Amino acid sequence: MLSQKRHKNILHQYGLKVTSARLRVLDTLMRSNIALSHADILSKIRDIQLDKVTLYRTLDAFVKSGLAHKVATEDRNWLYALDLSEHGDTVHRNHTHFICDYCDRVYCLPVSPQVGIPDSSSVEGFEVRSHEFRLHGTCPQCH
Amino acid sequence: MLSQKRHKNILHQYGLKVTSARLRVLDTLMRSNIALSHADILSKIRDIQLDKVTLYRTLDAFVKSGLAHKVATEDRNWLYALDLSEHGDTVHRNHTHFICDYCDRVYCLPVSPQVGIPDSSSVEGFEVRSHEFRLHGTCPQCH
DNA sequence: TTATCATTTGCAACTAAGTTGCATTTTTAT
DNA sequence: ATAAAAATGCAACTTAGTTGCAAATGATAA
Ligand SMILES: [Zn+2]
Ligand SMILES: [Zn+2]
Ligand SMILES: [Zn+2]
Ligand SMILES: [Zn+2]
Repeated sequence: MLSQKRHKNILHQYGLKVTSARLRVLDTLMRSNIALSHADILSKIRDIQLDKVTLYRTLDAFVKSGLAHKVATEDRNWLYALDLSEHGDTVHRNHTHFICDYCDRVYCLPVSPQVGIPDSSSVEGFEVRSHEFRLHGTCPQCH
Repeated sequence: MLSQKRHKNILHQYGLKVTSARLRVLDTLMRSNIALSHADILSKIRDIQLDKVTLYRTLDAFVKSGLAHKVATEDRNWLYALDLSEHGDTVHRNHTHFICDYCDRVYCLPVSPQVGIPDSSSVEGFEVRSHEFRLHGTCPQCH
């Protein structure tokens, strides 16, 4: 957990108080290139004490503040990923999730590749305001 | 529940034994233009006895046989919809869900409108085999 | 039709993820 | 340093979903 400064900055930016639990959870999410479940995160944080309730509330706070978003999976789990790209920018609200059918890993892809975004007029009677694309297949790890 | 014959036929077609519970659940799903939760269905079936476990198992059987599919919602519910279009054809595996942000209703749209389907080559290192598009906005009922 | 066998159903007990309330600790502002 | 506000940990609780099993029902063929 190098660069505490950057982590603290991010929490401040999103109006969140800086606590060791939050720094650790943020760090865990930043180190991952896939979306993580509550259980995933809990199992990765063993060096400091972290109650399951605190983690639930931390993740809620991250989502509520806009720092992270959650994805409900096929098997009714919640996975969490930061709304930050690798370079600190915000991921676009409309993005694509790649779900590996072998390992169940979920990747956030920052753009919706080679896909036109449907607008209101495209679906009779439905007013479209945002979208999420879910691609299924085999991820790089499972090839 | 007119046309029992057609319902029975469908169950047979999918290799499912015909029981009153299954006929009733099938009928309920056929009458709905939105995907329904376990709780939705249970509350709609009051005239015959139907245990919650039986409904769970019935829905599992429908999904396993290919008669229905389930959608995990944002709030970690499962919604069920038939894989049949209004005219008895099978809905394409790749389809679009419209999720109303006001009433939470989920609609299955048979096609992916004005949207190009991404193929394997479009996402570096990921092999895409199927997709689900989720559109968010306001449904016709909530306008 | 009736007998047989496999499947489905209902019930009760159980499981475990997630929530709530509250006393204690930590953070931030003055 | 002090005080107010917010976050944390713990225990108790809730509740959706599952499991095992005995009884009921459906499919098949004599
Ligand atoms: Zn994989
Ligand atoms: Zn994402
Ligand atoms: Zn609506
Ligand atoms: Zn659907």
